[in-house]
Amino acid sequence: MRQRNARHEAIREIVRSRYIHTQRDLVEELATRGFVCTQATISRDISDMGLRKLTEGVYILAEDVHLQRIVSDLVLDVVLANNLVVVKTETGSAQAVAAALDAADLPLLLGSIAGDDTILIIAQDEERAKAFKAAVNKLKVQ
Amino acid sequence: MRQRNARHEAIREIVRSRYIHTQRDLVEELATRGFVCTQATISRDISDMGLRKLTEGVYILAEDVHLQRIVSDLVLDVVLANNLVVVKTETGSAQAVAAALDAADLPLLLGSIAGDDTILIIAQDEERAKAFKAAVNKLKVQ
DNA sequence: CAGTATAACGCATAATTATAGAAAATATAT
DNA sequence: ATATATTTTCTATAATTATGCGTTATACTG
Repeated sequence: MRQRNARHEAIREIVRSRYIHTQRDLVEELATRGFVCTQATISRDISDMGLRKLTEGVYILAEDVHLQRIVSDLVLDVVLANNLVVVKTETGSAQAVAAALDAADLPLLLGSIAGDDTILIIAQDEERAKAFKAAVNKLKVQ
Repeated sequence: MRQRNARHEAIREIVRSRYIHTQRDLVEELATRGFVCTQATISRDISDMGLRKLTEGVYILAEDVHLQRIVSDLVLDVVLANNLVVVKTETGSAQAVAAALDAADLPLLLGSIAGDDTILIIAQDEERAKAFKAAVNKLKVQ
């Protein structure tokens, strides 16, 4: 019964790393990590942790809802140029998106400059720029 | 069976005017308007019309999702001064919110000016300013 | 330590939503 | 009109999620 905290931690890690559509998915994923429990327990965990199921049918951490919505609603495209990432947004939205990205702990970026509909992000190297692009695209559910 | 189009129209009107949490709610609301059908039919209507159920548990028209999310995520407060409406937003988000409000057909505003975290909206008169404030607040689910 | 309170859990089942399949209504073709 | 095809609907049921209740584990008190 002292599983609970560790299980919650595992759930956080799971929903961030893959798309979980149903509570049964989560039961199975947890089982592979040694956390055996029923759907009823997961239902309560989800309630306790404040997990949300997006309109797109995927569970997400409460703290990620804001960033996910901003990105889904306002980001149009993400392109790379070596270690630079260029994010195109809806007109007038670049500042809002940049603020949300900065506030998130995507620990990959050195800094960013936001104009009207474009954000320029400087990453340490090309690899991290790619990782950042992938992270943003993962947020664009729908 | 020629009910379908009229029923869809009624559904649009209902979900815009009140908070519908379940399909059974909608069945009952439709019944009071003379549209008798089962939950199964509503499930298909919702699918056909592209209605979404927000993470907050309320159904919404597909075309309202964007505006609703923008307002829920970025608008902090709405205050009145006679026929003026001042909308406070997250830092850097005023342009994005103003664009979304302009694009929506809330036919109440004469014009708007957006700064960094503030939008000033000029309405024809105090009554319409109040109506506009109410409309924006209704979009702020939760 | 025993006794009691609280928290976590599973089982069974309720509540909500989706769908397969048949029937009825409507449209189209002959 | 009659026959055929398509659309809309309902019934029944599956799939998913939530919850009442009893049980067990853990914490707390004296």
